[in-house]
Amino acid sequence: MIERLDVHSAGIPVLCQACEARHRGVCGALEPDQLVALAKTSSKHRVTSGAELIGDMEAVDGYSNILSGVVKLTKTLSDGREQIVGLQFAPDFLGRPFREESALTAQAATDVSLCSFPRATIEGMLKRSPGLEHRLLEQTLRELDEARDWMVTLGRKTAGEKVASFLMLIATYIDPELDPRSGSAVFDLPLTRAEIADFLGLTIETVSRQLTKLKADKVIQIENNRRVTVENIERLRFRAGL
Amino acid sequence: MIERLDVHSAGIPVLCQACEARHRGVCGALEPDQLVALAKTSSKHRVTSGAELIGDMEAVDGYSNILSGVVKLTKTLSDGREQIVGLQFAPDFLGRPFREESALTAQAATDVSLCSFPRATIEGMLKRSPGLEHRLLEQTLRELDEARDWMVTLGRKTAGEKVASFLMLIATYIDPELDPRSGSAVFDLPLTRAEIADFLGLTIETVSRQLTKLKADKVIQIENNRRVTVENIERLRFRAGL
DNA sequence: AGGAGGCCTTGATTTCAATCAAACTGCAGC
DNA sequence: GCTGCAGTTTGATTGAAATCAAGGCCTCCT
Repeated sequence: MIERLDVHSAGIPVLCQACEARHRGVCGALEPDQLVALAKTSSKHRVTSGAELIGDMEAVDGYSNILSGVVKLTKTLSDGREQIVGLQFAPDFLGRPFREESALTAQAATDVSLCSFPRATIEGMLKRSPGLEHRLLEQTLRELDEARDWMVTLGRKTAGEKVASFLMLIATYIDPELDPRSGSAVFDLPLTRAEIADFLGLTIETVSRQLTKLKADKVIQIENNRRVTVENIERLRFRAGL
Repeated sequence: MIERLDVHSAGIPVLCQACEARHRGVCGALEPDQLVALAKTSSKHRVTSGAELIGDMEAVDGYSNILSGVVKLTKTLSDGREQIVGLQFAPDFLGRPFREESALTAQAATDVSLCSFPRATIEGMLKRSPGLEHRLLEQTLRELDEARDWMVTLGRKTAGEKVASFLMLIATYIDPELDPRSGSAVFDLPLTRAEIADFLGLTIETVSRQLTKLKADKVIQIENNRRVTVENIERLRFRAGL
């Protein structure tokens, strides 16, 4: 594809030109001059799987856009029990505005690339640019909807339904066009069994057994522990408790 | 109490003068002239416990502020399993902006009084008044934090910890000043055992047994099935899994 | 006050997932 | 190619909460 200098890219920082966050992410709400100001203080970087992005160590300061990869948000009870309370994908915005200490930890579940901004820059722009706040509200409402769906899964579904629901979630994230009532899907699991267990409120062993059962029932195939093939997504949807 | 006409109430609709939503709720973001415009199309009403506010029946159209009482947000699986995914109290804003069908049902858990607005009025004001959208973002972020805390409870706590956590939630709602590390509390449960069960992902019987155990262990007292007395909140907090 | 019905509690039994315990697989490094 | 380890699977057993089943207690209504 050839880069064109037309009205859409005029005055837009090079850093942002090919950035997905400018289209579907929060940066799409900014005017070119704001984008220039933001780009001055922002920096792209990559972190490897397992890195802690928000939490006690504060590896990444301020806020970020996720450019690629998967970030897991976890909460830990004092005795070590852990629950994943959210998964974020590109081009989600990462960080909790208007609050000092985040009560959760954000960790890279896969290798992740980020575009990070200082706290003050974003907070200043939020005050001046209502469009930015609107995008943030849209993302937050979406996350709330997702969290509530997850509460149903955690509170009321069986282990088998939970695992099937998780696979549905990943499948529809990988291919948002996917019709959950027909068709097929192939994807790599972005989480280990232990992480899936922490996401679903189960143990590793139970996750493994339920995956084995889905395999035995020919609902899915698994290669190399990671690559999942769903022949008929409707059957998987059924196993997820509709 | 005597109504005074001072600088704070000048030009403010009578309907809104004593309204809590004007202080802590979303209406606090509006200028007097906007309040007047909003008051023209808004209406106060009371609904009794059990009434459906949002859902298939759409008893209340558009958006509302909760003036008093408790509203429960529930999701139902196709086979009837139910999960409460949120509780809302005064002066919360009720309704999901920017989306046609709400994937959930809102029901009055107690008798509730509301101030309702037509959909178009609020959506118009959201476009024109960034302050309003900011308040809504603040509420949504708070709800998201609460939902994530709840996910930990649903996914990783035992039945006993869940019930204790629920009591802590109600106690700290009733008295926001309450220090969760000391002191005592008395309150009426706003939910039946069946509703508590749907909130915690448990059965009625398990909720009852855990309450009985907390009583037997002298952590709480219960009168008339509804009134709960917590002598030492720290002991309850401990039972909630910290 | 009496009765009816909806909530709530308590007890007995079953079941699903957790726990305990090995063994297996695939991959990274030597 | 071997080695070692982290991650995964599989099997046996236990245990916490669900289910099944009565029975008791408020509250409201007449």
